[in-house]
Amino acid sequence: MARRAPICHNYLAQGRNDIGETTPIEYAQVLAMIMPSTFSPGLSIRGAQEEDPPDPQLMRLDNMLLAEGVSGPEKGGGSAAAAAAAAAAGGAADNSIEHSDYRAKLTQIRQIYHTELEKYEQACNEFTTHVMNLLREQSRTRPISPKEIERMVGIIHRKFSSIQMQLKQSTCEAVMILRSRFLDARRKRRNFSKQATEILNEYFYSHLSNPYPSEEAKEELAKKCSITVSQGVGSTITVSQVSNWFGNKRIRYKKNIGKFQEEANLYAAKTAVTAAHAAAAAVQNSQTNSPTTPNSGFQMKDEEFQLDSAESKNTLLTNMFTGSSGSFNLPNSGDIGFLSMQSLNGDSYQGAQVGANVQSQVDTLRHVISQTAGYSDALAVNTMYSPHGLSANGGWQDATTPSSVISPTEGPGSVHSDTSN
DNA sequence: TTATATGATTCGAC
DNA sequence: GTCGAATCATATAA
Repeated sequence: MARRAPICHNYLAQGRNDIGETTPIEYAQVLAMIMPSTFSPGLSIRGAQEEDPPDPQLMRLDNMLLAEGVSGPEKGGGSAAAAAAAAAAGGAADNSIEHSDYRAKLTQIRQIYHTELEKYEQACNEFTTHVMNLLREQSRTRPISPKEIERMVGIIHRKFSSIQMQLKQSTCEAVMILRSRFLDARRKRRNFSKQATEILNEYFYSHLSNPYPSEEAKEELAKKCSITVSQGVGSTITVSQVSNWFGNKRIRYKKNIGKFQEEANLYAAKTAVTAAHAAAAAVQNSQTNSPTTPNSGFQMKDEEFQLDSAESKNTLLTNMFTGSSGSFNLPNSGDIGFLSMQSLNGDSYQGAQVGANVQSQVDTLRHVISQTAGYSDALAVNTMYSPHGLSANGGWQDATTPSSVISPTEGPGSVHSDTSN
């Protein structure tokens, strides 16, 4: 930077009556030192920063305030930062009420910060002017060097910048507190509604052999859940929440299969009832509409139900007739699929773990299924797929699953599982 | 108040 | 990027 022209060592003394008149450049230089932020930078005057390297702490605070949208340009900074902060905190379009509240509070902080900052700057300018006036008064009685002026101005600046630092510090703290209160997801954890949990559980247990929903499936589930939830609580479930839910579910299920046995049975029974209704409808439909239609496909369809793969049927039947949770290899269960087939072909069932209600539902389903012509074909195919699920090392294996497996609860246009895992 | 359930986050592996 | 695993923090049941 070009060095400024040397200042007459007692220019105040020379320009006693009017500083601006006699030495305008020098006065401008002093003003620039006093108010670097407000004075025109076009003069290339040495500023306070050149003398004092920027304080790293101050820089951190400035950066943070800028990132949080407290300082910096006015144009939507606050709300943009709020949105960014919300996204960073893992939130999304849900709990928008809380986010708008957050934005409002952040705007308040921003306003207070700028008001205080202006006050400080004004006070700093006023005080500096006051000191300058005092120096001018003194210059009548003794020569005052520019160095002395600089020193005085420096002292004033340091004082005020430390106050400013405190202001920035407390503003940052306020933002942090606000952030943690409003945007920290852990703080505002809410249990999903019963309906949402049921939807997720239904999907999980009907895809027990491969409980890894694809992105589309997650979206679909999120949509389904949000529809249900919005009728009650008023919040939605996001795709990432669905992912979290499945992640937690998988790990907790695997950790304690026994604990989830009852739940698995419950949802298996639920699926069975749906299947029974669908099958009944299909049978009725085939009898009334097209009695000659072959049933080789073993399809039981309604609006949201379809059984069109051996694997799906295997899972369903295994669930029902053994009381097992899907197609997991449970301890001492042996070849569940084979046993269940044996049971099914005979008159007795081995679903001892399944409660009386489930048993009656099983009976219903058995009755309905027995009316379906393609049933024996389905059983024949069934033996081709050994039940798979949790492998010996604890992972979900994907041995013989056809890539196009559709779950029992799936229909055309419904949620498809991700078999890529 | 305590125990348990549950949604979210973090971290390392892939 | 997703995943499992561990963990945290809160909600809820006992």
